[in-house]
This record gives sequence, structure tokens and C-alpha cells, in this order.
Amino acid sequence: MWFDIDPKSAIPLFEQIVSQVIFNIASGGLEVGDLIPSVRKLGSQLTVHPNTVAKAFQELERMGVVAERRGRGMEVTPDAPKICQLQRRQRVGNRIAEALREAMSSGLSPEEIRQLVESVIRSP
Amino acid sequence: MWFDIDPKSAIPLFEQIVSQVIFNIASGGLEVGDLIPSVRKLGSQLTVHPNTVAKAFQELERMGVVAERRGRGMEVTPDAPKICQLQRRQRVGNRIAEALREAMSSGLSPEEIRQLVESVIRSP
Amino acid sequence: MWFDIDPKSAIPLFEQIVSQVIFNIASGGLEVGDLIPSVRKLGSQLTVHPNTVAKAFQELERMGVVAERRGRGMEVTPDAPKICQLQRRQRVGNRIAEALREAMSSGLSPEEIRQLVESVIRSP
Amino acid sequence: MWFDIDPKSAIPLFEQIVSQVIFNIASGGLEVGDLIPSVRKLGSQLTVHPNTVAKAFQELERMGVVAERRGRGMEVTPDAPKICQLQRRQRVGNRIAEALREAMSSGLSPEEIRQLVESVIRSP
DNA sequence: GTGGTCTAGACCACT
DNA sequence: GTGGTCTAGACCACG
Repeated sequence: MWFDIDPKSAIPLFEQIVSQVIFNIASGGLEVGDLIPSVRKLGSQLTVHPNTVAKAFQELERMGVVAERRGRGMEVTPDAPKICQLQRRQRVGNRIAEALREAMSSGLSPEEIRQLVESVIRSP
Repeated sequence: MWFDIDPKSAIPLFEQIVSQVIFNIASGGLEVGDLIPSVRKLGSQLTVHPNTVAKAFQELERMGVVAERRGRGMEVTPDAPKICQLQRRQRVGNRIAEALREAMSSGLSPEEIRQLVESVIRSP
Repeated sequence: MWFDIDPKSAIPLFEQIVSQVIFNIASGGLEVGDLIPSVRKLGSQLTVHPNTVAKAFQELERMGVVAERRGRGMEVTPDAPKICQLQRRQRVGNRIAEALREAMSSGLSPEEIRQLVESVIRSP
Repeated sequence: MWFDIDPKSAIPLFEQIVSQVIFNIASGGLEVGDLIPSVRKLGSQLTVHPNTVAKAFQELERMGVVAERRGRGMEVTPDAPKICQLQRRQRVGNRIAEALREAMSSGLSPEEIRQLVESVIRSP
């Protein structure tokens, strides 16, 4: 299980947490029936306030990706893998599309953009 | 001169306006000494509140890209092209890098990402 | 002895258990001197955590409805029937009053509400 | 426009606020295109923290009942009346059904319950 | 002025 | 220990 959170990003923290949980389920890092980390544990791990994590969890619950097990925590639902794999493609695709749309509106040529993409995809 | 604004994007409107002005200067759509449109004119053209446009112009002035010509409006400075071409690469590059970083952290393979990018770059 | 528990209700489980014991005593299903089921037995019967049952029993003891018989369990007290018949009317009345108060504040007419009540009272 | 909030109720405040807005729209007290009161205004009117009101508004936005007008407030959507009239019946019906189900499980006869209902419906 | 996000910390129900 | 609700108050983006 892996979390990649950037507190300086314009994307709200709770939204980033939602995405990361989705990605973990989509890639099999979290499986059906698993308990996801508690709000307090994850909060201290990410140095984020537990309330912020809780907000992310409520969103995930609303999506049907996790369900509360009273007094135990939040459990990955049977429907989660299907939902999350779909969501992953949508979220990743949308953000790339948005960035490329901006790139093209900037006057850079498709070739320059392709080079930029390649340099990024290889580097980090 | 061309503006591509998306009011539904998570990126603040004033930030999008700043970028679009920078892109117009970088690509030669606006040249040194040109007057950029007034706050009201641009506001009504983009259906954005004039205060929001004013905030963007303030930011551009702070960057040294435009300067006030008393009684005439905001004028593109001599330094602007150099600044804007640099800014364009940085802004476009950063946003692509961010989107790709997310894509890679999502568990998709580099090959899948490359395909996604190609499909987006070709479509619209 | 009969228990009607809904784990999805907004009403706390322990509160539902308290009510159900009260109703059983009020209606004569449990009589003075009877032993109520043990915390573990009732817990496994209702698939509820024993601590939750224990909390309900604590509340019932505080109300004077049951008392501990050392080594035997919890026994229905002589005062219980009187207390429980009063409590039953209060609890049922309060909850109905609350639901109807909401119904009336919703803008539905008394006639529409009466119909709703009739349809519910006849159906299940 | 009318709000009936009970801070002592077991129902969460934000949920009560959601219901009350729905009821107001369903009964025509709020019409399509109206701005609902701001989080701060409604918060101080109900002596509830603005964050609690905001949580209710987010739920309403998620339901498609209101939409944000950036910098102006939350506006009643065209779909709202239909949604709210449906929701009103469901919410009111559910709560009455729950209360009556409890009443019947308490051992009271249908006739006693009907009398209770009538006495409540006539009194306040 | 508007709502959105975040931190902080309290209390509660439940296991 | 778990999550849910609420209060409190800060800062931000937008009009």
C-alpha cells in the first residue's frame, strides 16, 4: 500500500487521498475485504488532520468503494475493484487531457509537446 | 489574440487568464507595446467578473509582463517576450509533469500512459 | 421473548436493545423474577458486540428494571412492569410525535399524512 | 422560508438542515433560481456552526438540488422541485414507517397506536 | 460578501 | 481502538 500526497498541490488534500485509495484498489494493493488504514493512522502518516482523511473516506463510502464496519474501520467492498479501475482511467485521463489541452493552447507544437512528455516520462 | 478559459476547471479563473496572456505573448499574438484589452472588455468577453480579470492583470504587472500606460491601459513591456517564453515552458511543463506523475503513481504502466497521451494528443 | 433490531437504523444499537427489553417486559413476555439472557448469548443472537449489550443492560439496571443476581444473571425486578409500561407509552409516543412533527413541518397536509400513516399501518 | 431544527434530536444537525431545505423547495417556499441563505447567515440564524451548514449544502449540491454560483451563493436548480417532492415523500414516509414499526413491535394494539397518532396529529 | 479547505480538538456510539 | 458529528477559527478564491 502506497500513498503519494503533495500538500503544495492545488488539488485538495482530501481529493488526493480519495484518488490514492482508488489507485491502490485498482492496482490490487488493497483487496476486497481489506480494512483501509484508520483516519488517525493515515492522518499521522501523511501529516494531515484526521478530519481531512475522514472527509476523503466519506467520499469513498458515497462512491460505494468502502463500507463502514462499525468499531472496526472501513472495508473495501466487493464492487470496489470494478469501480476503481474505471475511476482510475477516468481520473488519470482527464488530468492528462487537461494538461495537454493547455499545452496545445500555449502555442507549442505537437512535436515540442511530445518531447516534453517523453522527457518527463523518462526522468523521475 | 485568443483565450481558452474553462470555468469548471479546478484552476482559478484568474490563474487561467494569467496563463493565457502569457501564452499569447510567448507565441507572438501580443507584441511589445500592444495594449491588452481592458478589464471590463475582457471580463464581458469571457463572462468573468471584472475583479477577477483585474486580479490577473495585477499578477501580470507584478511579473513585469505588462505595465500601466496612464489613461491608455496596460501595455506589453519590452521584457515580456523573454519572460513569457520562459514562463510558458515552465507552466506547461509543470502541469504535464504533475499529470504524468499522478498517472505513474496510479499503477498504470508507462506503456499504457504513453498510449493514453497519444490518444489525447491526436483527438481534439 | 422477541427482539426486533435494525443495525442500519440511526438509533444506537444499545438504545434499541434497551427499548426491546422494556417492550418485552411491558407486554408480559418477560415477567418479574425472570432472568434475561446473558450478555454473550444475546450478543451472539443479535450479532451485536457483547459490550454493546452490556451497555444496554447497564442502562436497564440504572432504571431499576433489572437487577443483578450474583452468579445467576440479570433478573427482572418487581417494579419493572410498572416502569416499563410507562416507558413504553413514552418512548413510542415520543418517536411517533417526532416523526409526525417532521411530517407536518414538511408542508404535507394533515390529510396526506393521515393517508401515509394508514398505508404504513396496514402494509407490513 | 421556514426552518425547524431541533439541536437535541438524535438526527444530525446537518441532516436536519438538508431535510428542511428539501421541504422548503418541495412546498414552494424556495423556487427555482432562488439563492438559499448563506452558510454564515443560516448558521447564525439557527445558532449552528457555519461548517455544519456547509456540510448540509454540500450534500444538497451532490443531490443536484442546488448549484454554486461562484461568489454569490447556492442557487436552486431547475431539477430541484421534482427531486425534492420525491425526497420529501420518501423521508417523511420512512420516518413514520420506522416509528410505527417500533410501535407495533412494542406490543401496543393497532387501535392504541391509531389513537396515539390521532392525539399527536391534533394537538400541537 | 460568497463557499471551500484545512487544522484543531471535543464528545459520542460502537467493538 | 474505530468512524461520525460538531464547534471554532484560519486562509483562499471568487464577485
